[in-house]
Amino acid sequence: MSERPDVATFCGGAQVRCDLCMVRDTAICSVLSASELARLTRIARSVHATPGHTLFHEGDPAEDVFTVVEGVVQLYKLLEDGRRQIVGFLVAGDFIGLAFGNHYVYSAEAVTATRLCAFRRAPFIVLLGEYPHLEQNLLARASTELAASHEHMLVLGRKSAKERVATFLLRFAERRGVPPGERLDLPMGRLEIADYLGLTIETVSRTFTVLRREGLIRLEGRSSVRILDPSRLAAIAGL
Amino acid sequence: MSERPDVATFCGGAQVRCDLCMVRDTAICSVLSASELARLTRIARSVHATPGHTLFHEGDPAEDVFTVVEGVVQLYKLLEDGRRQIVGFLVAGDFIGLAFGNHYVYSAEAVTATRLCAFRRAPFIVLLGEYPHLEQNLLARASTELAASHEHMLVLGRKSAKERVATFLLRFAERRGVPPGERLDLPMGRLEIADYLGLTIETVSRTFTVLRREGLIRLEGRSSVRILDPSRLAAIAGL
DNA sequence: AGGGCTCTTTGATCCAGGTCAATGCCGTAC
DNA sequence: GTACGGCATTGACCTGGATCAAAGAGCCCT
Repeated sequence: MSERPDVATFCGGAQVRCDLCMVRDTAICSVLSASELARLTRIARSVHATPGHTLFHEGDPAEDVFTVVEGVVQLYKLLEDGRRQIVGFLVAGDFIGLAFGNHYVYSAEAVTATRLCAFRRAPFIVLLGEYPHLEQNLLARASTELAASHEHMLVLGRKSAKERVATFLLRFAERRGVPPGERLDLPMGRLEIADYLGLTIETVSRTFTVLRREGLIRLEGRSSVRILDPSRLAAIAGL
Repeated sequence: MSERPDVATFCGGAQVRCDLCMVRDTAICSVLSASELARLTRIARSVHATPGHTLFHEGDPAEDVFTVVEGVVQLYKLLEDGRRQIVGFLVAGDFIGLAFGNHYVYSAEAVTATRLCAFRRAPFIVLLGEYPHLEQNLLARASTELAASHEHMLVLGRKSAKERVATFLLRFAERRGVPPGERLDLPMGRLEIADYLGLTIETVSRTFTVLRREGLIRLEGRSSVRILDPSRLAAIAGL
């Protein structure tokens, strides 16, 4: 199954430059002092990945945890026959490593060109024991993610295609901080949206068309949308 | 919407007797010393709930967090029109309160006669700050739950009815510690199973019948099953 | 032990979304 | 520009599970 992939490009070793980092104030590092950060830096390395490249596979020993610095990453699970469920899209500032123990419980793949901070998991856990505020931050993140997972279960278990797509657009816009009416970039393709929403690519496409015809959204190129009527869209989404 | 329900019976106040407690070694209390436990006890009270009684509603201010001491509790989310997604069944030793902040993000209802330990949330959080090992335990629980949520997303997004029911039976047996071939009690009704699996009651019932006809399970009364062929069932489940 | 109520099973039909199959269009490379 | 390749859209048809509608158990209560 898993021929070890072109597992991304590793960029330098220790030299992670945090002072200039875009996510210094949003990622887990935001709760660390300069000296604490220095220790974290010692177990960190910078990783680059190009679109489509796999960071790790479900089932592999979990050697690293990550912070997404730039770009979008998708986490997914596969069934034997290739059916795929994307369990989440991660953006800058997000942490990868809340759900797993010694083995990855999902695979991770770069959607766009991506920069990450990789931390060796074993020493990271040691650090966690020494910095309760870091642990606290992770717990808060886990809590938020858990709530998001529950919401997504409602989407997958009980919502119609139209409701799903509407929910996705609103939530993704929110997450990217794009206000209604502004151009929202969808870095993932229709197939990824489909595999996130438990639909097929055709149904996603048809549903976009329906929402467009109803004047709820405008499609701009194939990877941008503008939400024209957020409140009506929210009503459809069931939010 | 939410007329405050017959919110369970409150049994005594402070007098929580931990020394005899069935979950002293499995619940969050398992990581606390006797003196630490004494402090926890001071913000705890024992709560009883009979089948169908609501512990709290989604959206309500989250005043308490809980440990399930005995019985089964279901957590669920509703859409306006009544569609329901059950996001989890909790059993003895489980903690309720990982996913929410100041407001409950789901409703909780007793499936069977249930005993819980309720902790006032505000002082519980203070305690959390003082006991990093307690926080660590919560993080571990959150991690496990998050992984379980992801697995359930795969079920809801990508599995067929037969695969869903097979997965449910195996996972629930596992969780209750019932070995294959032993009688497995299903305390929830078909409707609850349906709302957990994103199906209808009829489809769940039909699927049970199919699995029975194929010799994979035996139904004993309406709320017990015996898994006759766990490996074939696992193959169907996609596990 | 019988009566009644609720939950479950089974049957018949329907439809949202999947599948299969072209066609169309955007974005890139030359 | 324009030609090409991959993604997205659209169309026609199919099907798994939903919906609607009876029967058939368990199980509690008297």
